[in-house]
Amino acid sequence: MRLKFIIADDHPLFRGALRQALARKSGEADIIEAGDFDTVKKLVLEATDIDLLLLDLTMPGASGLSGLVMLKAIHPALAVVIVSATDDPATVRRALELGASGFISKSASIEGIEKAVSAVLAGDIWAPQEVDLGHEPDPEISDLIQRIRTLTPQQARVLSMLAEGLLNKQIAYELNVSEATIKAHVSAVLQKLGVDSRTQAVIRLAKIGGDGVSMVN
Amino acid sequence: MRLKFIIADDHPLFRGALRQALARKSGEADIIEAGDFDTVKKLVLEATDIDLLLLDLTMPGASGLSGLVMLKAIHPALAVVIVSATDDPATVRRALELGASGFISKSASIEGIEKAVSAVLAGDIWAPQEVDLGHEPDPEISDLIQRIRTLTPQQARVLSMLAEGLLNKQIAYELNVSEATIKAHVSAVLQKLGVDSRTQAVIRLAKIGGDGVSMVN
DNA sequence: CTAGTCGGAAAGTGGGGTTTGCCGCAATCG
DNA sequence: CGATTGCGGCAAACCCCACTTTCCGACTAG
Repeated sequence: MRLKFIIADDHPLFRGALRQALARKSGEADIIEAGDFDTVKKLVLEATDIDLLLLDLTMPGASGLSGLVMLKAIHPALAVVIVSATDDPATVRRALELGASGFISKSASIEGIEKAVSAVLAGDIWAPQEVDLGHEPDPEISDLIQRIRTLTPQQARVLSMLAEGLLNKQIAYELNVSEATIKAHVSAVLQKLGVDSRTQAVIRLAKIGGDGVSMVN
Repeated sequence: MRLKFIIADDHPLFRGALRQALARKSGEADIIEAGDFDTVKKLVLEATDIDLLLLDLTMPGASGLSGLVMLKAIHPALAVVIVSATDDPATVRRALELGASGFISKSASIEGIEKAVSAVLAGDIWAPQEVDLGHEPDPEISDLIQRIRTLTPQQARVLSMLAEGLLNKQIAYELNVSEATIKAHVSAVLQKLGVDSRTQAVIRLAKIGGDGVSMVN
């Protein structure tokens, strides 16, 4: 079966470069490109048979690492390789904790990218040389991540829309369910995150963005 | 009259260094130190006769540049000099747009700090050499900043508490007014920011943090 | 004096959030 | 295999909170 990739980056030129690297490595493959985060989210929501997602950290429409969190919550098995201009150890480390399967610096060579991709496709985790597994990161954030991990896919979707400031009614429309259902989901999400209101949920979520990009929209 | 300074930085050693620099420059002066953002906020709320606030950008309790926004909204005339480890032009530029009176890199020399402080006390704006006035920053953020500028001090206080996820009831208690009053203030804030709900207000506010620090709590 | 601005407040409407109960479905377990 | 468990969806009732609107008094500027 043909492999199926998504390349998510707002820079068309760079998308092209990644596409070439993937094509050279994998021969024929379905490669879908996305230039903003909303598109990525839609693709992940609809297609479940994606082999690999290359995700830029700084994209319009939103989302530093918290975008990764949402995607992994919605689709836990999805293999995601983060592509980022910055590759400071702390960011790399957090990305891996958040469930990324790999991390590629934008300054990496074609060969480096190929290596990373094949490693991840083989089920391994790939990261640049020195991953600082030493100092533990912010426990508050780790806690939040763990909590988000306990969300069901549907709940994760609801959370992501919550973080865009949507009303329950609007979320219900987007997901084609009743508002009552959304209320129930929101209630469950708030409980799992350990907060009292949607506003507080949004605030806590915004903390993850923490690498130079605010999370929402 | 004695000058009155606030030094806000979470690193005690560095506070000491700043204190020495100030003392050397200004002779006798009241110098208050604060190690977290909540303390700073309280000080600014209570004392109106502060000549200068030295504000670190990365402090516990919160707040990248959006902390600056809140403080300036609450107390528009307050002179604030940002102290930051990073001094990339974009951050400096945005800080000045946000109403900072100066910007000091943490790697600055004592003399550099003294120069900055006296310039600001004289009513000037002080910034490191090359402030990139060229490329315009994110118009969305500029718009938001302008909107926040239109808030009255009380409304700004309400907004800052909103951003902490407080209930109207809690805000009312903190400010010693009735909940009904807070409701009216929130309503005014939402209108001025051009959003429909407190949640959306929080989301938009979180965008300002954008330099590596998430804004709230 | 008048107009504008701000803080405070009451009353009313609607949305948010909880709880409980129900159903269907799929995976898992005994 | 049937029973159990967990998720998704729906609903209704309930309470509380959020938000709007309107009004008032105080202060300030022109």
